Amino acid sequence: MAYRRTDNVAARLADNRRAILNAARDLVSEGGFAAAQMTEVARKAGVATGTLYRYFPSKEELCRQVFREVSAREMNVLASIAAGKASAATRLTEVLYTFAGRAVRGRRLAYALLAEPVDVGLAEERARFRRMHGDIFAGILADGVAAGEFPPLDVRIAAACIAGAIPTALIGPLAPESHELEEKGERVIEEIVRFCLAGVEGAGAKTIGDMRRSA
Amino acid sequence: MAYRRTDNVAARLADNRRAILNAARDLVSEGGFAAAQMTEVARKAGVATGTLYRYFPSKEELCRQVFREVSAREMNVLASIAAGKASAATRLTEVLYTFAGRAVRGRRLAYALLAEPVDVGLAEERARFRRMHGDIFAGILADGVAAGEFPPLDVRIAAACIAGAIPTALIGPLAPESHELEEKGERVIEEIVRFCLAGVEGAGAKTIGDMRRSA
DNA sequence: GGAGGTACTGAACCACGGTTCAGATCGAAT
DNA sequence: ATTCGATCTGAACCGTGGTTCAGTACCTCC
Repeated sequence: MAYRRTDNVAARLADNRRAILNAARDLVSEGGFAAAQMTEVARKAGVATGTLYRYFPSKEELCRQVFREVSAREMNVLASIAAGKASAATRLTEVLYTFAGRAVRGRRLAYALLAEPVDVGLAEERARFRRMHGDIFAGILADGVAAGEFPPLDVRIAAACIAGAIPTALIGPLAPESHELEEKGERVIEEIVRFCLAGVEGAGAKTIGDMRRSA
Repeated sequence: MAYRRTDNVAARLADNRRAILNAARDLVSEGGFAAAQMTEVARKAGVATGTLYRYFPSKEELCRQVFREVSAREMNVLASIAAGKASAATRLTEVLYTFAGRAVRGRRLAYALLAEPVDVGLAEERARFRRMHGDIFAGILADGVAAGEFPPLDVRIAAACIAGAIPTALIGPLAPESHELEEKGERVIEEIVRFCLAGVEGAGAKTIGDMRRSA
């Protein structure tokens, strides 16, 4: 009488779900989220349009899921560096190089995650992503301050500055068409990292506010 | 026989154009570009929907125009500081404080210009806006390097870092609902400026790339 | 004042792309 | 083999909001 969900079927369902997510992910990493239209995703996943809605309640939810999976991979890479036991300065340097380097090597995907115009739902997801970057940076900074490696500073704000500086400085070069980075990529990355490290380490002077107030 | 466009009429046309732009601008500074729907703009400007299309070929063009006008005002403020004859360090400090300060005081508008999710057309305009910021920062930095006030650095990249760090660090607080900044605004701004100045001034060490290569 | 052109109106139109759903298909249980 | 629910299909549907355009009012000039 009743109907039991066989392992076989369960597996096929899982496969479908994966196929859909993979199709969406592939489209995104080729043409950004703009290219992830439901019809296209379905075609590429080898299912009918309607089927998508048996696995995801809406396009927004599907895209969010893709965003989370892709960004989680990035975050894990950074998090494992951050969790290492090298000095804070070393870990920070490593994290910055890795962040920037991966963005450059995966231009298209990085553009989709960081800069492509997206609708509010994804913008929310992107904000979360940025916040996670901030958390990682802030963690390292806090270690460094505690260990006396860095001068005292507001780690949350400094972390946010870093999280903003890197993508923006890469964006021109990050744009989907630009091949600029293939040549001077390393050069650019080094300069960006340099700026961020200096921003952290040169926190000594309390003179700025004063300088200004007396201006 | 022929028809001549009287001064009277010309004035009325100009008035209409202004009324439309003003209506759009007001809507944007209240609810972001999302709130600038053609029907609303027309209503607020006191004209019919169709009339909008006698003055602007499309919504995109209208919005771009609004964006340009609003951002031009900001740019002028910064540009006039940058053109001053104080030391580069002073001018940079002034510009950063002004940029961040104005963003904080005009939260909603700043959000629309810098962070609100928008479609590709406006994103393009926003990129231009960022680039102009970069140009201003870069100009000051170049002066400073030439004068020996700052260590040698790639001014374009450093400028891009600054242009990215400020908005991102303000964004959480900049979000339309957040009132966080009303209290700690000054505090946050000082820390951001500090970070950027340090990033510029602490450019001495050529050690970073080396440190990494030997890691 | 009327001829000939310009400007304005706003309801109807339309494109786009996400979403639905009645019917076909498939798998499990008997 | 048959039943029955779960799953899949894809063409049709629909909401949104920008855009159009036939009709009207308005100017200018003679």
